[in-house]
Amino acid sequence: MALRLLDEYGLPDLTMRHIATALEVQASALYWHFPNKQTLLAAVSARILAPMDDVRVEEMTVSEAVRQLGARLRECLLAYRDAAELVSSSLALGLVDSPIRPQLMAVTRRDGVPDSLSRVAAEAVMHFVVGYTFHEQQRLTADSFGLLPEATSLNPEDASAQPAEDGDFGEALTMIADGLEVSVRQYTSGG
Amino acid sequence: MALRLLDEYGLPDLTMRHIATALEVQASALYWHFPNKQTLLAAVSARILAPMDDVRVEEMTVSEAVRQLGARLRECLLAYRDAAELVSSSLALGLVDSPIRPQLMAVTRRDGVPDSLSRVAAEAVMHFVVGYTFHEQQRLTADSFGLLPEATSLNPEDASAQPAEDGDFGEALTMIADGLEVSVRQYTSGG
DNA sequence: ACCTGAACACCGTTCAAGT
DNA sequence: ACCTGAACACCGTTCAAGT
Repeated sequence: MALRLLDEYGLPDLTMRHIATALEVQASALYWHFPNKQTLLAAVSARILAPMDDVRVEEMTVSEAVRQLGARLRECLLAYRDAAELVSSSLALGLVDSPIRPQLMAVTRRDGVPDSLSRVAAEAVMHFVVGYTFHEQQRLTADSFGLLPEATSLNPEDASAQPAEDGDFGEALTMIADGLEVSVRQYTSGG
Repeated sequence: MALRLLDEYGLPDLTMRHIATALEVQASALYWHFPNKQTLLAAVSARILAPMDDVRVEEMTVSEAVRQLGARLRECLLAYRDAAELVSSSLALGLVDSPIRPQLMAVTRRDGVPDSLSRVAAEAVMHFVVGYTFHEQQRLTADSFGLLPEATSLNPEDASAQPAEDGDFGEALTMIADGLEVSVRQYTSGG
């Protein structure tokens, strides 16, 4: 229900009272199921990130895995209104697991990269994708409300085109992916 | 004043009413100076990021510039409580300028990298640093309140050691910096 | 086990009115 | 030009009490 309300009305209107009303219940009833609002939001974040588990990375190179996981993460976040902001805060609060770490680490570990390095690489990619998409999504919803000058629009030609066009994102992700591949090889071979 | 209150009481308690009270004024008085709270917070963010202008990047390589700008950005964010979260949201809302773009672009432009690529690289670095520091700072303040299990602590040995130890951060930043250097060269020479 | 009802201690913002 | 006072329409959370 919270996920539905998030997508329909946005994060600022995702209040305990609205969720409760939509469930035809008092707001206080929610506190039997969740200790507080942040925990409830973390559960919503986990739902948003669920499709991450479908990515199969076994046969991929590090660079490929970074691109696939990064692109899928962005898709998950763009699938619901304000999802990037919500997930960003759940991640920062440590109430939700890293959405790409286990899969990326499976690949790097297979290639003999030390775990500490892999963890750091996974964090770098995650922070970039979430931050980028947060910013992107903010512009998208601001656009749809006509709140920004045209110059900052994302799709100047056709504002209602496919929403998940990757333009700069794909380029940046590829840069990072290739960069990590190179760095990881340096660290593992060179020491 | 808002910056002082932020550092002392944290972002959740940085309310219009508290700011006004500290200024010995009514909350409504603030609305003569700022159209809303987000704009006021953006002004605070700009103050937090002011030291970014002191970084001199003219003679640096791309990799050096990324490391210097990234490290300085993290220092700015760690200088005040909850600053990373505050700046993250101001950036996402587009109410504050990118803290590293102009300087990093000066370097890449000098090296003949196309602007579109440079912009994307600057965004990648910015999102990584802000996201990483946001997460880090959250753990720091959670630590100081004893709210997390010990396993997630940052400084297991000495919780009140130097607060700005870069451990993983420096490693990750170097990886990204080297990676970008390589990628940027590929793009410019290879096409 | 699960929920209600009412309260507590707050919010951001607006706006007529003052000086 | 700058601020007050009062109000509007909300918040998250707690807790005794109900079934």
